[in-house]
Amino acid sequence: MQIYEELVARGLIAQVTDEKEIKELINNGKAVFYIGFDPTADSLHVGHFMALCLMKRLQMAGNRPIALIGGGTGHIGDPSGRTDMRSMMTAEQIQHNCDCFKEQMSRFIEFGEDKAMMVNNAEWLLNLNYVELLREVGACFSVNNMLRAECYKQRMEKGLSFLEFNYMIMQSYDFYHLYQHYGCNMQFGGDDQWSNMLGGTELIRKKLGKDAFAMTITLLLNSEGKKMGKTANGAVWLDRNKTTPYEFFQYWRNVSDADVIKCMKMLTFLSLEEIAEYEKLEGSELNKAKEKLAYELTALVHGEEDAQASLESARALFGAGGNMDNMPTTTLSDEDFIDGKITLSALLVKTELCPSNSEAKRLIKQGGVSVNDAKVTDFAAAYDKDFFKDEVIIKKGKKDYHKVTLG
RNA sequence: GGGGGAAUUCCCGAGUGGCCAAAGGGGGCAGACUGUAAAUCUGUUGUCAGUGACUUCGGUGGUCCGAAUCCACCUUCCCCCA
Repeated sequence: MQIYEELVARGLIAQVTDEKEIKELINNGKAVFYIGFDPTADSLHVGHFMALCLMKRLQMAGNRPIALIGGGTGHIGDPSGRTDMRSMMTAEQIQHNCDCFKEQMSRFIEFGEDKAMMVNNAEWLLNLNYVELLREVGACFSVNNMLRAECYKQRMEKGLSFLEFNYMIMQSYDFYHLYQHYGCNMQFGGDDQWSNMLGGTELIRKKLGKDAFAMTITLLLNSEGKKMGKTANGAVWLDRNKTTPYEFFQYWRNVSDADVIKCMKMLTFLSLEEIAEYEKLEGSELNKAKEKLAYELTALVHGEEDAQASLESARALFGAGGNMDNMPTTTLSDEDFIDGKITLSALLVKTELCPSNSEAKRLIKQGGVSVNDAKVTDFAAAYDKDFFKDEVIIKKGKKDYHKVTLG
């Protein structure tokens, strides 16, 4: 099976401009392709991860990837898939985020001579001259067409600033620039980028009379049609300081039945044959697939060691035996004790299991807290120092465990 | 530039002088059931020394015994006309 067929089988391809040409190019390792990453935060998330995996897959098939960091486009803000305007970032923020991206990416993709390239569109976008650009590029765009583009349509109701309206032009210019300077003949991106990407192929055709291609990656949606990689607290980050390896592992361990196989296909490097085996599982057996998925992804992002540790912690908490060392831990000091005691609600706040005393109280009343495996419903419960001589395990709900020790 | 409208708690959205910490929905959290899944049902969802007090309804000032609600100014956004 060749790379293009594999991508199709994994369900990664959403739309292509010219299937025959693209298949030909990437199956023969003749593509120089780019994927853009706008520095909207100081860490990459799961959506980026998918794109990075795709880069890697194509690189293994002999194609040359270019990772484009949007140091320039970040100044504008992509309106695609948004109903409101992005808040503007300062130049310092953008620079900081770019640096973070750069570091994270180099852990996944090998950059260097004859390998992958990394470029930043700030290099060419920030110094553009407005009037020159209008004459050179602006003339190639039809406002009528742009307004018909899906990414702007959604915004016609809520309002779209001229700044954001120009995003498509900037992204198109990127492609045009990369085509001329690096022979980049293909662009990949999330499916929400489709119209922006077409803008680029169109521009290249109009300015240079050449064909360039675009292909979008299926957005990773769960069975309810929502974007995956998001939690109530925000995105699932690749940065271990923002999402710990254990949390990362748990996110994937908890995907719903309907989504496991899809995630395996789209996100892991497990062979399709192996995945087919997991696909046969049913009912509670699917937990094996979930465990595998979580392990594989954690290993890819954080390394085998963290993956193993997360796996063991999970087994320790939810099953029997195993290793408890990886549990989040809080160490108490003398100040935490008032009159030699600490209340359970204070403890819950201290461990950050609850944001406030009130919430801690509610939680306790509702029977959501266990201390050393015994449910506690008295919110006035207090413990003295001796109690913590051995490690104390606090459990919030079904899945949140926290270890407390003395300093 | 002219005219009209809007800003409410995590989100949407009701509330137009006291009965408002503020309806309803979504989401979140917890309980039951389970397989660390989904669905379903129940409870809960501003803070705190908790039968009470305090802070909150875009911002600042004002009227009033009392303001999310009335007035003035400001900020932001939307719509119509140019």
